Amino acid sequence: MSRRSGVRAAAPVFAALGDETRLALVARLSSDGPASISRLTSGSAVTRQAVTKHLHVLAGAGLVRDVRQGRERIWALESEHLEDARRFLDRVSQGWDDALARLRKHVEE
Amino acid sequence: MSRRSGVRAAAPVFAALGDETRLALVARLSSDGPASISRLTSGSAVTRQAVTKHLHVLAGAGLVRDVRQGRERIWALESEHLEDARRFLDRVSQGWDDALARLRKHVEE
DNA sequence: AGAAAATGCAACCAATGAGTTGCATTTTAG
DNA sequence: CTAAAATGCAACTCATTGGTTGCATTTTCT
Repeated sequence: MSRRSGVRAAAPVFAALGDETRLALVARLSSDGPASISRLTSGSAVTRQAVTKHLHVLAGAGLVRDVRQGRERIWALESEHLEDARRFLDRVSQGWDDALARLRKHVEE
Repeated sequence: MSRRSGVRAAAPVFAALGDETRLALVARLSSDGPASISRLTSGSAVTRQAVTKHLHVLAGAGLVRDVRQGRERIWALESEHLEDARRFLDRVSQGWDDALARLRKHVEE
């Protein structure tokens, strides 16, 4: 397994987070906890259907989960894949620091 | 300033990272250090022009920087905005943990 | 000077994405 | 039972995006 493993896997997660509306939904779910579609729609600038679509995109990336509850559907954050994204960013930051260190050492010689 | 500040700002960064090709470019720049366009193209499945476009997208999100050097243009990672993304993920993870704790406490009562 | 290397610029294309509106279906509250 | 609430489904529009090809420009090397 190459050191670049996981790069491909992280892309969909970032793509899902790369939209203001979705990012706002994630932020809201994380701070306020699970909520229904209509609840999430009130407070979002867009339509209920737009919110629904965004939630499905987030679900596709494994970032949220939904449970049917009576006539409403409750959506909640799923933190697993968020960790994947964090790990990627950590690796990149670390790799970059190392690269700078190598560069510095190379210049000093 | 609201606790949700920065949400809007982080979206473009995530969007820039939300593509396999770009993610691979970022990973490569972080592990191997600065490189020219043609160097980055060799190893990427796509065309030089595609790579160029992706680099400009990354630059638009403040993730890379470019310097002209003779007849080639050298691209390098810019770590500042990566930190913004990390902070967002940290905040969301933390918020979610808190939400779960509140939920647990609420159930126990 | 002249060829090869590394980029830049522009037009074009197919696919995807974000958002909407309209109508049907399922639950719940009186 | 019936109206209102919450959601599901589908079609449609418009803009963006990832990618390509073709040709012009700038630098380097011999």
